[in-house]
Amino acid sequence: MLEEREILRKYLSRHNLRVTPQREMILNVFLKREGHVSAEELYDHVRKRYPSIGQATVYRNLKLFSDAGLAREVDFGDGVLRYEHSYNHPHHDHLICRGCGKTVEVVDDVIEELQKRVAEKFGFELTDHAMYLYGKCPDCRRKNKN
Amino acid sequence: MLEEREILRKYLSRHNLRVTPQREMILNVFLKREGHVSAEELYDHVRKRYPSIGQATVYRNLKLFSDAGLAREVDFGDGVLRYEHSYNHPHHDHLICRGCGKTVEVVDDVIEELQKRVAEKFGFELTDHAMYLYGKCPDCRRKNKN
DNA sequence: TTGCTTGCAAAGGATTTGCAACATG
DNA sequence: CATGTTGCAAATCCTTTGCAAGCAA
Repeated sequence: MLEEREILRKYLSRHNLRVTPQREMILNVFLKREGHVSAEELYDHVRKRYPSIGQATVYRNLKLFSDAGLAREVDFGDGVLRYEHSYNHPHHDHLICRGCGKTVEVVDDVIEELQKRVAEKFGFELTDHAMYLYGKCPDCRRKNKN
Repeated sequence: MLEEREILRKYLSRHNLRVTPQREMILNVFLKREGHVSAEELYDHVRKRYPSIGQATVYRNLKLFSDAGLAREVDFGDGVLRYEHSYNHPHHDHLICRGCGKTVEVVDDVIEELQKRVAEKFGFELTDHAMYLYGKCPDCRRKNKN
């Protein structure tokens, strides 16, 4: 977390941007959360300790964190953009339960490689991808049987 | 197209829903379009031949077509939901150019199989997935070189 | 001081919904 | 003639933006 704060500071100074208490507060709260947070959720948490903050500031800074490589946008397709930690948290995809919404992070190197190949087959240079696997988690499968 | 209309009729009667001229008109226009159409785009086209139609009707019926298995929702992540033909148009994923937006439909059976495996590894029963590969198409790669 | 940031409220864009009139089965 | 459907406008939801005041460098 010290490290992340340092990364933010460097990113800011490199881009002629300013270090503000709001930015540092939002980053701290973001880093304490696990998993996937929406701007709205984060706003609620930040507000508890910093009631005067505006939600636009949270939206703006989450975008900034993404640019700085500290956060990554995640889109489960439900109309809300979420953010996950990106620093020290390498690329992965998501397995999402259609029943309860639980998510699991997954990686499969073979799939990654094949994706690159598929793109190349059409002359595309792959830059990134979105892969979301939807299904029923063990708990929800069990419940459905009764 | 005759077949699709038949499918719609059967779906409607099976669900105690009504056949209306709007529904048939929207379906016809949808089927004439290729690729991926947003509700808004389809609305514009339907309106040309049927000026009194409301856009809510187009939104509502595209959802209905999805339920009936005639359309499939496609989400390129740009905030607009698009629809593609689903009947006689088997599952595939998309390769999208970050430069010009061009899309290519792709399928890779090995990837499909591995996705199922990954899900099973976590006890999930895979129901469906979203996979979008983003990159630079041949044309855009060429342009960037100059 | 310069000009990036903030908070507020308003605007935005896509989609949904309430409702009264209407049309289908 | 009961109930699904439509068109309209308003409402919703999430996110972005304009702006004046505030603050970092």
